Amino acid sequence: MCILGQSVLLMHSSLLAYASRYIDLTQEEAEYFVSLFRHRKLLKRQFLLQAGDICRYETFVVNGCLRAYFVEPSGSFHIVQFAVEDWWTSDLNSFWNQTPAILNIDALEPTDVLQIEKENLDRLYKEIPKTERMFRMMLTKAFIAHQQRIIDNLCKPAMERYLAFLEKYPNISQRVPQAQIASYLGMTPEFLSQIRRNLMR
Amino acid sequence: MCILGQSVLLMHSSLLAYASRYIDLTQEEAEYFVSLFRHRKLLKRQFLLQAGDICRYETFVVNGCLRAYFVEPSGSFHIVQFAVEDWWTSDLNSFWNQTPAILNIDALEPTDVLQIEKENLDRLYKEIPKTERMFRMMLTKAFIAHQQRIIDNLCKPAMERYLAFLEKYPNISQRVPQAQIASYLGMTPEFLSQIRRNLMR
DNA sequence: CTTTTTTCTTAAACTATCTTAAGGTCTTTT
DNA sequence: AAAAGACCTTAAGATAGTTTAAGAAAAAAG
Repeated sequence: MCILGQSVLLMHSSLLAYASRYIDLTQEEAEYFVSLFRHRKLLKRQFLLQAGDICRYETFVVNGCLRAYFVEPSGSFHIVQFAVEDWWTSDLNSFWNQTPAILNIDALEPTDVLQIEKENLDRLYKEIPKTERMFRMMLTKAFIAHQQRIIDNLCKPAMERYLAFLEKYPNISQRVPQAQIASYLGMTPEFLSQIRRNLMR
Repeated sequence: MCILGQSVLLMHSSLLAYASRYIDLTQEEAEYFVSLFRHRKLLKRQFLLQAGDICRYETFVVNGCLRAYFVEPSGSFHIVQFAVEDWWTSDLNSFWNQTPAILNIDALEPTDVLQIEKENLDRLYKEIPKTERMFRMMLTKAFIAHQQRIIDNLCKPAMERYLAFLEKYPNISQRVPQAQIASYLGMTPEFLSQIRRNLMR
């Protein structure tokens, strides 16, 4: 039925497996839930969102790896988030207010995602109120993680931030080039390289 | 009826005014809503939460000013959030999982707050589902603000972070000692002082 | 298998920020 | 009014992190 990559059915089941961590859905609810998402396949380096555009979707990553990053006027850029399997990503501000995005999101690997539009998300909240609970819970977790990151950036020196990253995202640190990790951690790739050398002794 | 400070009735009305930005409540719902909160008065320097304790409440600030901060083993500390009128604060991770808090929260000025326990908040979501929408929206906004702060910390030098802070929180910057602001911005008070001198020219 | 491109490392000079230590101002307490 | 405590400023020396530039290694493309 489907030779290259996963079938859409399999994608839906990973989204439902994810949802089941937070809420219980009946067969019927589950079908409605996934029906509101559309599947999209991204090649390496393909954009999911470009700064200036309006972010129309909340995106669930089925497999692969995305990065969300911010480009400064000077041209230098900073990675705000990596998103691998079972993560959500978007420019939440842009999605929420339907205003131009400040983040770019593109694929570091070939990636499958499921996307839901704002109108459909609002519809979903209305039809199946407990889904709103799920999103509130997800957001709570994301908020806590962001807060921890702020604390780490404030008080940990570069080496400790790197070690914390390795521990927290072992899955990501092996798939993503070091320069990207350096950008996420707020340091230059050269300095990260030095840190790694020092760690080897 | 109440000579010193505001009456509890007035406090409730500022909470309801806040809620009305997000959702419409009937008279009856509004009464139930505020009935789940308890009022608390804090003296300057009094603790609302100490690291190690479990954060039992989500806290709404009616007036005054709180700070949430993280203390490192070395003894140095970092301010994670200021909370003035109409802000919410807590150690969300501790509140959510009912695990020991890592944040301290205390008052920089005499402060009035309204607090809701986790069980009551869950009850509230159940009784008046649209309140869950309100908290989801609040959380979304807070998440966006945190993300912006991460971006700023990653890419802006100290002076620009200070200027951005002044612009974003004019209300806070005039009430709070500079050393506290320096801590929030992730720099030493001495360095902030230098920045301010340079700005005067 | 060779070439090209991307990624990683090294090192020296440079810059932003921190540390320490001292003195000054303002506010609160006695 | 004097003393004490909190807060702010200044400046010199120390450190963490950046910049630049070059070469090595690895991965992708032909």
